[in-house]
Amino acid sequence: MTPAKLAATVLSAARAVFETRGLDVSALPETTTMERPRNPEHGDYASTLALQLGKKAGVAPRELAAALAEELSRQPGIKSVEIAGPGFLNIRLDAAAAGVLARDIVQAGEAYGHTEELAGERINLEFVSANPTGPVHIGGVRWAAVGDALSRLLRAAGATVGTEYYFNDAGSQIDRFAKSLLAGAKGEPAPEDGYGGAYIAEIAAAVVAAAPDVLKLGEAEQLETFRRVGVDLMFAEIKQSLTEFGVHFDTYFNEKDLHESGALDQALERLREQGHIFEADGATWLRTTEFGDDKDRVLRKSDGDWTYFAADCAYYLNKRRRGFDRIVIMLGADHHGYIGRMKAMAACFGDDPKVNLEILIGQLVNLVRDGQPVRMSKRAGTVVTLEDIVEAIGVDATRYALARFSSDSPIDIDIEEWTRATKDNKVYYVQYCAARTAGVARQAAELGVVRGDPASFHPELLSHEKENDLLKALGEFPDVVVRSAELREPHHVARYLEDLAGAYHRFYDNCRVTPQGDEKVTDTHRARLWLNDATRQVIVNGLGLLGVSAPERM
RNA sequence: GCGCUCGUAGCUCAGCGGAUAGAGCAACGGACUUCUAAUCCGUCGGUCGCAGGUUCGAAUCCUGCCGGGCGCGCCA
Repeated sequence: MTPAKLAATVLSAARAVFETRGLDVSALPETTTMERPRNPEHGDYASTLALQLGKKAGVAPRELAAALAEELSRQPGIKSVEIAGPGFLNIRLDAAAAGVLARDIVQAGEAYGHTEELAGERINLEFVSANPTGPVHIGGVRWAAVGDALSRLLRAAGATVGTEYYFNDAGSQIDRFAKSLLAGAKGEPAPEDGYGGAYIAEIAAAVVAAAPDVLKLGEAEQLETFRRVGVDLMFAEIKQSLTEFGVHFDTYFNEKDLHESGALDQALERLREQGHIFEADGATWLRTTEFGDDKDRVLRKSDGDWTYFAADCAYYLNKRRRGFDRIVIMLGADHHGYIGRMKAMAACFGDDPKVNLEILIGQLVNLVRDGQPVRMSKRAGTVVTLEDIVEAIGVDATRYALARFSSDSPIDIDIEEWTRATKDNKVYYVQYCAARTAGVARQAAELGVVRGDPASFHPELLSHEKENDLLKALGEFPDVVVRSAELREPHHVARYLEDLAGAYHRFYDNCRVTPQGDEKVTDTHRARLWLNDATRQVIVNGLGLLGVSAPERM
C-alpha cells in the first residue's frame, strides 16, 4: 500500500459517501494527499479531506469524517481509522499492507520514483550561461548543481527536457576579453574595464601557441584572432570543468548564430506583425509596458546595433520554434529586473507568459573570508572557480552542499571553512546510508540470507516501529520527486534523503538483518533484507537525481 | 522612490493552509567483543521580525510597517 494508493482509496471512499448521502460529487477534488504525521499517535497516515470538504458539502467536518472512517475501515489493508480534532482521519495500515512496499520498490528498481505526472510537457531549461570571459565561478556553480538536478527531476516526473547553455559570444564583454588577452600576450597590463587574473595570461599564451604569427598581424586582425581563438579556448575550458562536475548540456547555443542567421530580424518582424513595435528617437522599441513592464525596451539602437534584449527575444522565439512549450530560465538575483521585460516579451509574441515562460530567480552565492564578504572580481582575480571548490571538497560534496539549500536563500561560501568542515557535509550522512545498505547486503549474502522468491516474502514481519517508520519514509519518495519537479525546487530531494537516511540508521540500530552467532536465518531476516535493499534503491535513485554518487563502501 | 526577495533555536537552515514548529552544528551526558560508531539515544535551546486581516485552523495566504540582500541603461 503506497501513499498514492491510499490516497486513491480515500478519494473513492469519499465518493461512495457522497453518493449514498446524495451530496454534490463535483465538490470532490481530483487528487488528495496523505500526510505523514509527526506524532505516532496520529497514525501512519492522516487525511484532511473531511476538513477540506466539510464546507463545500455543507456537512460538519466531523460528521463527514465519521462517515469516511466507516467506509475506509472496510477497505483491505487498513487496520484502523480514527477521527481526531476537528475532523482529521488518522489511518493505520496492516503491517502486511505497509510492508509490501519494500518488495514493490525492489521490483521497480530504478523506475521507483519515476512518474508520468509531467508527461507531454516539453521543457527547455536554461542555466549557467556564463559568459566565456573567464572560468565558471562559484555563482555559476550553484546553478550548475541546481539546474542539473532540476533537469533530472523534471525527466523523472515524465517531462521531455532540453537543457541549454546560452553562450554569449557577441557582446562588448567579449571585446573587452579580447583586448585583455591581447594586452596579456604583449605583456601589458590589463586595460581599463578589462579582465585581470592569471587565467588571462594562460589563455593569451595558448592563443599565441595556436596562432604563432598573431602578433605580426594588423591590430584589427590581432584582436579578431584573440577574440575568436580566445573564446574557443575559454569555452572549451568551461565545458571541460562542467563535464568534470557531471553537468552536460543538450545544447550549447551561440548568440552569434542568432545574429548570423537573421533570427533577430525575423523576431523583430514577428513582433511588428503583432503590433508591438514603434520607432522613437531613431531607435526601434518594443512596447513592453503594454504587458506590465516598467518601461518600453529598445531592440535596435539609434546607431543600428541590436541590444542584448533583442537577442533575448530572438532566442526565445527560437526555443519556441524548436517545439518547447515551456521555456524555463534560471537567473541569479542580480538579474531579477529582467522578469518584467521577458514576461512582456513573451506576451508580445502572443504567448501566455504564465504558461510559456518561467524565470527562476536564485539568490546569489557570496564569497566570504574570515567572516568578511569578499567581492569577486574577474578583473582583480579574486575569483573562486568551479575547479577551486571541486578541488577543495570534491564533486559530490559540492553538488550536494549547493543543491540542499532553497534557491531563495543566499549562500555564503568560505572556502577555507568549507574545506575544514568537509566531514560535516550532509552528503556523507546520506552516502554513509548507501554504503551501509550495501554492507548489510554483502553480509547477508555471506551468511546465506537471500530475499528469495518474491512470493515467499512475508511483509507482515516488518512490524517493528522503526521498520514502519522506514517504510513510510520510502513511500514518500515518488511524491517528493513530483513536488520538487513541479515547484522547481531540487532541495526537497536532498532534505528527503536526509530524513530517509535517518530512518534507515534507526532501523539499523534496532533491527538486525543478519543472524548473529548460532541463530538460524528466519523469514524476518529475509523480510528485512527486502527492506534494506529497497532503501538502497531509493537512496541510489534519489542521489542520482542530484548527480551525486551512492558508494558501496566508505 | 519603485520593484523582487528574504527574516524560524546561539550559528547554518528545513518546514505542501493542518495537530505539541523540526534537523544539523555548537554545549553537555550516554551507547561499539555482535550486519561499517562517517551511526544512534538523551539534555539544553523558540514572542516563527512587528501589527492587523482571511480561515474551523496561519511560520505558511492577504495588507501595512521594520530590518537585510538585489535590481531599476539606446550596458552586456
